[in-house]
Amino acid sequence: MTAVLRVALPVPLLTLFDYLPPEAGSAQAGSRVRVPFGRGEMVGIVIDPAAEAVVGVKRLKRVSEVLDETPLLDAELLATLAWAADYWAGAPGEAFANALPLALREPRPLPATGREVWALTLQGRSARDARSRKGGSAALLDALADGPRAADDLAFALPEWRAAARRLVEAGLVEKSELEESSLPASPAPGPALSEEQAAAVTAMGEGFGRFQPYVLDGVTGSGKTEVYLALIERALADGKQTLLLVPEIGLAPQTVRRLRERLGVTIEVLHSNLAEGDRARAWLRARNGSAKVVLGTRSAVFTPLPHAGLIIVDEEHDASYKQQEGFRYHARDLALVRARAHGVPVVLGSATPSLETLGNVEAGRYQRLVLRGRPGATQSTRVQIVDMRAQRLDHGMSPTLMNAVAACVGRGEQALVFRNRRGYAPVLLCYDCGWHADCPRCDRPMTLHAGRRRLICHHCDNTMAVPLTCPSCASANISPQGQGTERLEEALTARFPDVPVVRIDRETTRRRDAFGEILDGLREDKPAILVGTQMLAKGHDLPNLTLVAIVGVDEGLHSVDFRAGERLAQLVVQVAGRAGRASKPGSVLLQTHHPDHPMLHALLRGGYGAVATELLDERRLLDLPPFAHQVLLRADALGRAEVDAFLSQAHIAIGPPEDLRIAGPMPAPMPLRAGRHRGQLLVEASSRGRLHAFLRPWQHALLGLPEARKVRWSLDVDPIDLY
DNA sequence: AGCACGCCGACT
DNA sequence: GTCGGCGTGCTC
Repeated sequence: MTAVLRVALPVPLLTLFDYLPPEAGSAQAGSRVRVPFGRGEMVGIVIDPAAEAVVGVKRLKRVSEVLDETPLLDAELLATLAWAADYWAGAPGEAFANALPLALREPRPLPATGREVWALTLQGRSARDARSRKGGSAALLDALADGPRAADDLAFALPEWRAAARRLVEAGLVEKSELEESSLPASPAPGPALSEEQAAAVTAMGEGFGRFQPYVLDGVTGSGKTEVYLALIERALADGKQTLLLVPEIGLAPQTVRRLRERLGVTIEVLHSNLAEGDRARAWLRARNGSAKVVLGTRSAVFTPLPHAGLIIVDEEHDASYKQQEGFRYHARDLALVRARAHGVPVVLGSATPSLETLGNVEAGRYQRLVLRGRPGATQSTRVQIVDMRAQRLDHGMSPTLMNAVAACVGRGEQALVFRNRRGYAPVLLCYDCGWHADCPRCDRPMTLHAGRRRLICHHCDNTMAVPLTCPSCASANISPQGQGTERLEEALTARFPDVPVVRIDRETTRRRDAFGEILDGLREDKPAILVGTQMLAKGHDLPNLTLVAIVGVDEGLHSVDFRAGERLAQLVVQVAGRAGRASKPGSVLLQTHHPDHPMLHALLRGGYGAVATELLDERRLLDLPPFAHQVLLRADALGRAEVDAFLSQAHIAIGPPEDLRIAGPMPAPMPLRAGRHRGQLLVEASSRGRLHAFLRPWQHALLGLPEARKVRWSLDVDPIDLY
C-alpha cells in the first residue's frame, strides 16, 4: 500500500503511470509534473494525487518537480478528457496532450498572460507632433497618438506595423508593455436590426441560458446565422460569461475576427493551428483565468478551459474537419456537447446543411431546432437548374448551356463560379490505341495530369512522374488527357473568355499562407470575373457580385460505396450553391450531370436539403445505419497483404461470439493499396452505444496482445465518418 | 511514440 | 574486424 501520484503522459499507451510523491511540494489533480520516463524525462498531468500503487514499489520512480501550484486543468476538463479518451478508445495521455498547447507541455513556467500593448514615449510624442517621420513609422505614431493600443488591435489598423515598431523602438520613440486585463475596451458597434425569425431564434435560445440545452440553428446561407450568434454572445457577455465559438478549419478568416471584435467590443481570443505556439498558449491561459470572454477557434479549441462558461457555438456543425482523423480521433462537435452539459450551458449547432446525426437528435427530441428561412436583403431566391450533359456537345466537360450562362453572367458585369471537386488538368492520362493509362504504382489508381507543372501526380500519395510522350505500353503517340480538373477548366474558360479574368482557387493556387484571402479580396469589387475552384470555395466568404454557380461533375458522388456519400453530396451542392446571389442580385445554380433523373437531385430541387436529409435519414433507419446504429472501424495496413489479412482475421476471432454485434469484414479498404501499403478493415456495429462500448475496451486490449498486431499498423475509429 | 538492445550484411 | 539495418520489448 504505497500512496502514489497517477500521471497521464503523452504516449500512445492505454495506461497511466504511477510515481512516488515529489521530495518537495505537493501536486493536485490537473497540475503538470516533470517525471523521469524511460531514459529521459516528460511532462505529465496529475490525474489522481492520492492513488494506490498497482505495480511493485521497486519499479516506482519519483516525481522530479511539480510545475503548477494551482492545477492547469480544472475538474471539468479533467473529467471531460477522461471521458473523451474512453469514448474514442484513445490513450488517456494523448487526450491530455491534445488539450494543452505545445508551449504548455514544456517543463517551463507559464508565460505571462498580459496583452502586448504599445505606446508612444515622450520623445515619440514630440516626434509625432514634429512630423519628423514618414510612411509606416508616421502611421504608427499617429495610431498611438490617442493613447496606448493593443498589438492585435494595431494589426487590424496597420498590417505592416511590426516593421515600423522595430524602427521606432530603436529610435526610442515607442515602447512595448504588458497589460493584465483587457483594459482597452472598444465600444461595441450596433448591428443591423434582427429580422423577425432571427429575433425569435434569439429569444428561444435565450430561454436556455443557464442550463444545458442543445439547439440546432438551421439556416440557409445568407440567412444571418452570424447575427444570431452575435446577439447570443452579447447576451453571454452581459452576464459576464464566456463564449466558445468553434469554426471549421479554413473558415477562420481574419474578417470574421474583425467583425466579432467590432461588434462585441471585446478582444476575441483566437486559437487555431497556424498560430505561433506562444500566442496559442497565452490565449489558452487567458481563457483559463477568465479574462478571455470570447474564444474563437478550430477543432482543438474545444479543449479551451472555460471557468465562466456561458455559451458554446459550433458553426457549420456538419463539417468533417471537426473530426480528428489521426492519433486521438475525437469529434469536436460531440465534445462541445459534452462540455456544455458539464457546464450547464446551452450549445448551438449552426448549419445550412445539418448532419444526419444532428437531425436524428432533433427527431429524437434531444435537440431543439430553430429555422431561419429568409435571406435578408435578397430580392429573389436562388434558381436551381439541372443540365443534362448527355445530349450536349461538351467543351472540355462544359455544356453549351453552362457556357452560355457564364457568358450572360459576365456580360452583365457579374461573377460566375465553376465548381469542380478535382484539381489538376485531367484525372487520367489515356492511350487511345491500347487502353493503357498512367497508374500510380504505389496506389493502383490513375495519376492526375498537372499540365502547368508538366508532371503526373498521384493525389493519394503525392508520388510524381514525368509525363510520357508516347505510350509506355505500345509506344503510340496517341495518348491524351481524359476528364477535367480545375486547371483544364481554367484553360478552357480563359480561351473562351479572353477579356474576363479567370481565377483558379484550389490547393495549388493557394499554397501560400494568405493567398486565398488575397485572391478573394481582389474579387470584392464590382467587376466581372470567373472563378474556377474546388471544395475550398464551398464555405464562408461573401462574394456579393457572384450570381452564377455552375457545378460540373456531381456524378461521382451519386454512385459511391460510402453510405454517407449522398449526405455529403447534398451538403456540398447546397453549400456551393449558397455562394450565389448573396446580396441584392438574384442567383442561379446549374447542376451539370449525366443522371438528370437521379432521385436525390430531384429531391434536392423540390424540397432543398431538408427534404433530402429526411429521405436519407429514413433510409438510414431502414438499413440500421448511423445514427441509428453505432460503429467502430478497425483499420490496418502493412507492406504485405498477408500481414494485414492475418491480423484482421485474428481480430475477427478475438470478437468471440458476435451475439447482437454485426460484423462486416475483414475486407480490403476502399483503396486496397495506398502509398505502397496494403490496407484492410473490419467494421463492427451495434444498435446501442452502450453495447458497442461494452465490447470495445476488452477487444482493444485483446488486439494489443495479438502477435499479428506487431506486424501491421492499426487503429480503431469510433464513429468513423470516412470508411477509407 | 521514442528509444534502447540485439543479432546479420558491406565497408575502412 | 567494425558501422548499421530495423525486429521486438519496455516505459510507473
